[in-house]
Amino acid sequence: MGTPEKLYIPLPANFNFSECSWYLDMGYDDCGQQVRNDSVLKALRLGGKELLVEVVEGKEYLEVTVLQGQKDEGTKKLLSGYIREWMDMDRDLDPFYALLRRDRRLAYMSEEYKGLRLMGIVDLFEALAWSIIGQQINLTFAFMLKRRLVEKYGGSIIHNGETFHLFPSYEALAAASVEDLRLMQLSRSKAAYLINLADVFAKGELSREKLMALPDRESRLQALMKIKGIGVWTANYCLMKSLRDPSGIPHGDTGLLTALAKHKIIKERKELSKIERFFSKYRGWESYLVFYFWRSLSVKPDVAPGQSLQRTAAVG
DNA sequence: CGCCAGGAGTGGA
DNA sequence: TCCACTCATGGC
Repeated sequence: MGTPEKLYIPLPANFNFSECSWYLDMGYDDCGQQVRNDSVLKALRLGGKELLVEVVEGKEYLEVTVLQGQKDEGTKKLLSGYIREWMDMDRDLDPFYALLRRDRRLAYMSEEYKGLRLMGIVDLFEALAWSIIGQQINLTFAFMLKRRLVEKYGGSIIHNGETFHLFPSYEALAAASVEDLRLMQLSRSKAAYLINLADVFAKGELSREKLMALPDRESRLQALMKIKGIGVWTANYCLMKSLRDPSGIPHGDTGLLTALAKHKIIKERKELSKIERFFSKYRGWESYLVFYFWRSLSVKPDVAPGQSLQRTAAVG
């Protein structure tokens, strides 16, 4: 009926919505959210209820509109928390930028990527499942696999004739068989990893709360790596993206290694001690630095008036 | 055709 | 502890 009520989240210093949107739409076919010119649409699950929200950048606030789903005060409060966590809005980036400026090779990042926040994956099961899907394959293929999985096992919300998907619940995936997932071109081992992971969640053996209750990062990593299919890379990736451990480094990440080489921090991809020494200068900001390194690998199309459009990959 | 992608498990030395 | 091998398939 009337105009939908909005939720207003104050913009912190060093928050750049279009930089953040870069990560949400890197040019791949990501069914996790829909990025438009000035807004991002996402279907999500909050306290067991499904919502479709639209996020727009205002002058002083991030404006969040519930397009579908409950709009009561309780939901809105949860939603505000969700958005702030998703976009990491409660962090002061000044100390990070001060560290970046100390290194001639990285100082440019504090200007060029100013306001870029570490876009997270709020749901731990989704973060783990997605990172298993993405192991050792190119992102185009990874997003395609995710879409197939989401379209078959995930929920969906239809709005104005468009379908918005939700990542499958662990209950739904726990009920799948390896053969089912093989049909989607997941490898046999990944299919088994995913189903087992879903089962572990369904049995209540693993949850965000249980992990956070552990005393430190090392014990959380060990708990994650006991699960088949979760190695050093995946465990740290999820610490970084879902648990928001500021020191999670997805060791072995091919993009990270490429970026380290490009910035002449390493010459070869296996100089582990050199990498360790380098990151030791960024205690407490390791995961942000990784994220900014990933950012450095893609050249965002420059839409400034009068300038030609540049894309990351050559076309044709 | 060969090599690399946001790796991880397994088995042998 | 440290390789070499295997898995899946798209992109280049």
